[in-house]
Amino acid sequence: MSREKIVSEPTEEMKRRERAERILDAATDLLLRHGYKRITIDDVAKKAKVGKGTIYLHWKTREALFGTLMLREVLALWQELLSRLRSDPKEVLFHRVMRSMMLIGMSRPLGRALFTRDKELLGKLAEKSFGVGPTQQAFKGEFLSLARKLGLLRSDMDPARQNYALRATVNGFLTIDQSLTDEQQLPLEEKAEALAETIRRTFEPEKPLPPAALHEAAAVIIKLLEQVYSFSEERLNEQME
Amino acid sequence: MSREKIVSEPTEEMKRRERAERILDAATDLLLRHGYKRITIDDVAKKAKVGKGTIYLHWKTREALFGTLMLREVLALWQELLSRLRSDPKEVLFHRVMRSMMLIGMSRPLGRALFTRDKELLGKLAEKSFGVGPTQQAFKGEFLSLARKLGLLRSDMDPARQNYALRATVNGFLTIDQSLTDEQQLPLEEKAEALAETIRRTFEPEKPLPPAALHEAAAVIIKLLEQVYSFSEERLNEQME
DNA sequence: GAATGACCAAATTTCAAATTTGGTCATAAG
DNA sequence: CTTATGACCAAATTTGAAATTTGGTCATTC
Repeated sequence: MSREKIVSEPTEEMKRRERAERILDAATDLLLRHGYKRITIDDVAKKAKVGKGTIYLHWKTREALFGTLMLREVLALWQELLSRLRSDPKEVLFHRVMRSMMLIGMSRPLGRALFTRDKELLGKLAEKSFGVGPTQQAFKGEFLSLARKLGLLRSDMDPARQNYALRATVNGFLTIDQSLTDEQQLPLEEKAEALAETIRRTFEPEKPLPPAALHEAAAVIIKLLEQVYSFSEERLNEQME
Repeated sequence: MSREKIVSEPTEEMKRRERAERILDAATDLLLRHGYKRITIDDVAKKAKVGKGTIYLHWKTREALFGTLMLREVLALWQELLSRLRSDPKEVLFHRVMRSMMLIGMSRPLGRALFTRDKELLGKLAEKSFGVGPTQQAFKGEFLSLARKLGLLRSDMDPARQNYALRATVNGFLTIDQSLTDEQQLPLEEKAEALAETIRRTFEPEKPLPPAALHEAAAVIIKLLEQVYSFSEERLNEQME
């Protein structure tokens, strides 16, 4: 077998993966257009130009297909966040991370649906969690305690309360839009800045982090996020066989 | 007509008002038990021990009855808040007001339904606003700018952003519960403290208000709230004829 | 004159028939 | 042989017409 052949001809495995992506793309498009409830497997098959049975060669159930689709979106969010973190260590400051997360998620249709728990679009998918599953909870706890040790979060606040207040605050900024009139709306960038300001004032230490500590924190957090990313990526690959 | 008689025998007007209250009590009880959708006017009439037609001597429609019921609850919240403000000028500090509001509202079944926008219980009532109507918006704007002048809110923040962030934050603390597992929940007092801390750090001036300014602020705010209260009370009285 | 409940049009619920859909597998394609 | 397909089926969902319930009225009663 010549080298040219290997390069020019995709392997079976690659073709299979490509087809799975095509099916996911079709499903995503239909999801954003019509909402979870209205989509049928036949619609997806037709749009992806495969037979209906082919979809079941990749996923056991309809739910599994949409689960993979959501996980893929979550992975894309993590990746974009990581990219921003790598480009500038200052981005590891807690208020910057939250600002980035809001900007990234809310500027992607599927991300926005996830963040706002859009029941119209996601149906019962809105309830489920598409992070790294049971690991997610443990990870969040670990992440907060780590952030305190690194000086990214203030340590003079009860951890349980800090965790609660943090979730409540972020939840508030992500879901407030629906109860605002049009003239009360702000551009996304403004909203993200408002969230960042709230997070910084409430949850970060009063004194700015010294540059050395900042770089250290960035390195540690990036490493941690990379682990989470790899772990999630493996799960995605499993789900797409 | 002797003075005794006037004291001992309720006037027609008083009896009428009492009956309206009885109907509202019955409706409230049924609302909390079964939710808006399931309640019929017949249920309310039966529970209040009046004929169905009698209810329509007080309200034009079913919706008007429930509107009055909600307005009555809102008034009770304002009254309790005012009582706390009068008892201690320190309660006028912004984080204290928000803390009181959360404690008051969330410890009353109907208040909690309102605050959490409980669609199960309130049905389409959840969408509507039961403040003082069109005045409400104007009042909120006036209130924020007044709070800044009085030193209750920091002035080094864009008003539109401050308003947005404030609404988002409060919204977050009022609606987060449903997306928390049982072990992530905190006692109500803890939640209110967490909200207070977030509000204080983000929205209040760094330096504590001098006592003189505090007393001045309390006086002004109490006066304003009393006006809002009277205005709402008049509307309530109109609605109950 | 005030209160009521029988009454009615309109809205909601029921429920069985008709249709659609998720998932399978015998068959076709390669 | 392996891989892909769409006809097929049980189960779920939708439809729609009949039956029931409900918001609101008003002639009658007290």
